[in-house]
Amino acid sequence: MGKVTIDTIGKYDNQDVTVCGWLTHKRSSGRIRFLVLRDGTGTIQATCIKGETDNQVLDLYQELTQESSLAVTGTVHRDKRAPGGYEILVSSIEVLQIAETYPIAPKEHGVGFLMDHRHLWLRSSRQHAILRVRHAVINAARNFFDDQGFTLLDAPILTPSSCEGTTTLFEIDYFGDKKAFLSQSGQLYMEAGAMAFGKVYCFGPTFRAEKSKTRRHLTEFWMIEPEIAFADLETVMKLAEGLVVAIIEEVLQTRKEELHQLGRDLTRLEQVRPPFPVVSYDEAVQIVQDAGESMPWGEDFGGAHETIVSNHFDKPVLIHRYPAETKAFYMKNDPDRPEVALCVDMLAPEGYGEIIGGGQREDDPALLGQKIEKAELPAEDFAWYLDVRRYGSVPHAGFGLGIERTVGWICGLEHVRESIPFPRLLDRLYP
RNA sequence: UCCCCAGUAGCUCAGUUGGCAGAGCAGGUGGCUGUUAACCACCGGGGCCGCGGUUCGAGUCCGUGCUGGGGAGCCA
Repeated sequence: MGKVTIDTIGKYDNQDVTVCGWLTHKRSSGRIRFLVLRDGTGTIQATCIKGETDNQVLDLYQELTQESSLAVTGTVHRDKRAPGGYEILVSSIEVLQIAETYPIAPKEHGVGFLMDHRHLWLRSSRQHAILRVRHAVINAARNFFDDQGFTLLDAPILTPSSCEGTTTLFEIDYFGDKKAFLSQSGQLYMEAGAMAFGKVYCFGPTFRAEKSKTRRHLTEFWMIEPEIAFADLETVMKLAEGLVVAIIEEVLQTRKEELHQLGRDLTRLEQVRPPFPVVSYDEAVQIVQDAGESMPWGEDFGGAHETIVSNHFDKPVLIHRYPAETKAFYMKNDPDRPEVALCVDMLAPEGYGEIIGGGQREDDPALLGQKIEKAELPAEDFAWYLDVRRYGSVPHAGFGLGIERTVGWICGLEHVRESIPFPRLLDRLYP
């Protein structure tokens, strides 16, 4: 039998196999020695016994350091005493490299130290579990759209101007005479795409140069943004609910072990079934005020306010029709109540904040032109965006889901920085 | 940008009213007949983030700068 991965080890009971991996730690007692091996699919203990195992192997045990890379060959043996139920009785070890003293010891470390060693921290079981959940979240989201006839239409990352005109952007030099900006949303491009393909989505990184120092912010994060032609606010509210339900189902189905390892309370996630509560901005303000907070109508919710509203429900909550003043220029106003926009945010439970923001877009070219002017955006940069309304404009709507906040919520993380392999934060660009 | 907290060994921290710097983990050595972040014993290792003060004497007090963490605003 040749090379096998640890996740499949149960299929090879009493057979000889080779496992390639890294030494997470070792321990010994009298005549027995254990090597705990990790290969990315799991961990297993490799056992050496004095008098039974080759002396060369026993000598080698002494030299092996944490994270040394090895190919261990031996017989798979079912044993109740072994974590995971199986161990390998070692017959030979091929050392690829004896690792230098590994900085991350099997003990508690501070966040700053771990972030400086993010490239190594990824090897720990906790980070492994989180990033496996992240994969499942992304996979579920893509499948959700693919299965419903959406076309993947990725948006550019280098853009000529602000997409929304609100947040601070990263500016870069573009061949000397021009400036480019890192995209803060693919949405405007998806609107053009929806007029070409009907239903589209993009999935990519977005960038915000805001100097935010909170557990909910990254300067680089990933969004999945669907956009649909001939659609209204109600349509995308249903779509947003369906997406989140599909993500939770997929994670509960394929990543239970990881969630368990993270100590996540699964009952909180199992509650996430449709229908989600839907409240208007007006009702949400009432909830905040009933909780004793002073919040005038017309303002956006602060972090504390969001938590009050989300704690009011045990599922994600959809809040629609915010005051138009607080929202981006491209939002369509409610024809019945022009002071509010046809928009929706979804707040995750347990205080994890806004994971989705979207709504129906302004489809009238004249009104959109006025809004661009009012927002003091450079008209020439938005000429193409107006074109989308000049040639067969239709009602359309969409939203964006923030991957890291979603992963943070599902995993029950303290901070979104653990929900992305290499987080970019204010004052943190390394590694 | 503002507010709060911290900066002592490779790592996590302790350090009394200012009085020759300490523990655990990691590393090294030895022991232990199956361990579960094994355990036990011993060993090496820092002069306390930088600068400037107060003092006979400063990790300990004061000022300032830098770095990190948390939060606000803004947002996904």
